[in-house]
Amino acid sequence: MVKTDVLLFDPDRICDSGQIFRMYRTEEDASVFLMYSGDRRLIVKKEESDVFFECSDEEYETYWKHYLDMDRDYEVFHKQIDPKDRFLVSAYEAGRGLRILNQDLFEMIVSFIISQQKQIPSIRKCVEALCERFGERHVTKRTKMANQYEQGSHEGKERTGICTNADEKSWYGFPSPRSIAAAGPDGLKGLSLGYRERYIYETSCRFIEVERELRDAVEKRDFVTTKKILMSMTGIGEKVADCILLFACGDLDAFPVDTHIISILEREYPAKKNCKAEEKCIGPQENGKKKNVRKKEMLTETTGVEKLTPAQARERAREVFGRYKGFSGLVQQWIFAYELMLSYGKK
DNA sequence: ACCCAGGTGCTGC
DNA sequence: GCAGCACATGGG
Repeated sequence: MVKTDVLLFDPDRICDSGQIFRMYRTEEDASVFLMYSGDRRLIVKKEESDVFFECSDEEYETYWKHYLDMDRDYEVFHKQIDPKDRFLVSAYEAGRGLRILNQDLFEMIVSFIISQQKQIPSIRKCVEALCERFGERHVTKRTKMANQYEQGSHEGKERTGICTNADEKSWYGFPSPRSIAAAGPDGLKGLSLGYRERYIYETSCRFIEVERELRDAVEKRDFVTTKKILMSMTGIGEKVADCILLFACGDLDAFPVDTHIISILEREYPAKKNCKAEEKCIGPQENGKKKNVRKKEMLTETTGVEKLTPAQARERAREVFGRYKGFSGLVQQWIFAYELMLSYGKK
């Protein structure tokens, strides 16, 4: 049993942040969480301003401490936030206690391949189904905390954030690349993965081949090479690669740009007319690009709403958040999670 | 019926 | 380089 402060680690913020798809609130007690990584499982309990992790000191030191990113000082980051940026300040305040987890590499690769064109509850279901089919079954001996929260009937499982194939006594681990590869190209049918089936199968096979090379690059913190290898895998483009870099490789400067980030940029950080960046864009460009800029401006003038392509959004993100060097990925998570919270609140 | 979801691959300029 | 389209599946 290990204890920490909720200001430093808030399970609620992390559970709803969209970086982890296998973290669940228990049905009996909203302050007890189950989080899974690879074949491991951790029980987390929130009590007022304290948070408890149920594991041995040794397991904490050798695995969960780094996984939970507990050796990083998060206080230094918030002091650097531009106080004039009201959206970011609000996002940080709402996300206090959010941490960037150091998750399992292969689990992140597969999970974020699944994530494309899916909503988070649907991603969770797919990941669960995958674990249930290919993952190793684990049963633990009863622990004090497990006993306390164990009498989980399996009703109401459709509620988001509740696990359907695990309880406090047993769970499925995340599949190994070999188990997926061994099942063949058709082994993933019936899991609602759609066109991602092929991506996951091919990438599992390829992961086995390049694992050594990939882990070496991560180990050396050579994120350019890491990203190159990741993007050579089927189904991994720039956005998914950035998620893997951020959530599994320790690259705190990776800044995934997805639909939510794009709409935040369009709404909260619109380009001012005649600002320097825009002039730079129009001035020395060639004809082809000039056309694009004009097109965008037309849209802005007629609809009043600026639309950004992913490439333009990445550019804008650099302009706005490039100043947060060393932790721009954390900034991304603050605004991403805040945006999720806002849009959920509306529904 | 239509639109969108933590996008990517492929084609054609 | 960048636009346009197809790709499954589920939910508003």
